Amino acid sequence: MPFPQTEIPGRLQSQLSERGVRMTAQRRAILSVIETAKKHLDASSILRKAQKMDATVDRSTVYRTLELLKRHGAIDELDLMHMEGERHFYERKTGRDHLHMACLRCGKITEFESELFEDLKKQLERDCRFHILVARLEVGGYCAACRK
Amino acid sequence: MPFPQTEIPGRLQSQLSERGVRMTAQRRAILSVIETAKKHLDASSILRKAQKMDATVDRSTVYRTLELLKRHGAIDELDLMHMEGERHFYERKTGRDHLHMACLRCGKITEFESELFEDLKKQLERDCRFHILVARLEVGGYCAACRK
DNA sequence: TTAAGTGCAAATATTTTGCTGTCAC
DNA sequence: GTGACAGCAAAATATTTGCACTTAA
Repeated sequence: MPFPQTEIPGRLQSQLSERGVRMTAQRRAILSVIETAKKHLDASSILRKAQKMDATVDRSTVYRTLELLKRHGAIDELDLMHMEGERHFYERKTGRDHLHMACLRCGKITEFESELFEDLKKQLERDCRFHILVARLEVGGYCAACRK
Repeated sequence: MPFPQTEIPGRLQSQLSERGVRMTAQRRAILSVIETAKKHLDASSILRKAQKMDATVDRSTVYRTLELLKRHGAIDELDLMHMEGERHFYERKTGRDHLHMACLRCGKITEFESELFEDLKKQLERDCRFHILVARLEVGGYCAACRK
């Protein structure tokens, strides 16, 4: 394994700086929140956490920064089956795509990497001649603990 | 092949009636719009079309009916990669799941059925012991015509 | 220096809800 | 007859935008 699974702190920030993205105190706070997140966060949670590091961070800056990160392919946007409201959730894009399973009973989100998912994407690229930039697979149902 | 691919008009309505769902003029209009849709429709489009059949249909009735249909597993809700705004799109649930490819350049939505997709779902049921109720795979990128 | 980024406030978009009257069964 | 459903209006939620001020490079 050439790289550790754990994220090097500040990695996201330097990755963007190298891309010529201007760095501000507000962006640093937002990036740090996303990088150190233990679970999927929505815009409001990101705002709340970012404001603890820099009280001046505004909601619109969060949205504008999320947009920027999506454009640069640095984060993925999820819906998590719209289990509660219509908000979106965000996560740092890592090397390999994974799918999300959302338990409609207990609300638990489970991530899963699968070679079949990779094969399926390859099939689309090949058979449909579709150039994939983002792939989002979300599944809703009952997790192992909640099913009868 | 025991069933034709084309939908029998009113099928959705009788399917729900059999389930004991009360039928109203407004629901009939909404169901008919969904059943005869040529492309993916959002709540506002469904409202507009339904009102042409029954002018009394209200926006909230559309939302309440969509909720009902989702609960009964009669429709699927899609985001289509949020290409324009945050609205949701709806489609009649057919026998087999399919994935959606959204071209980020021309906006075209392509549907695709894949045995690999079915295999992947089976893998989740088996390896993760997750009971799947809905599976949504959406891909964003460039379609065959738009890629270089 | 200056183009890009920010906060603020207001606008927009989408969906949900409370209430009262109506209708399907 | 009665419980489920409807319209209406208002609220709730989520996101975007215009503008004048600020700041990174």
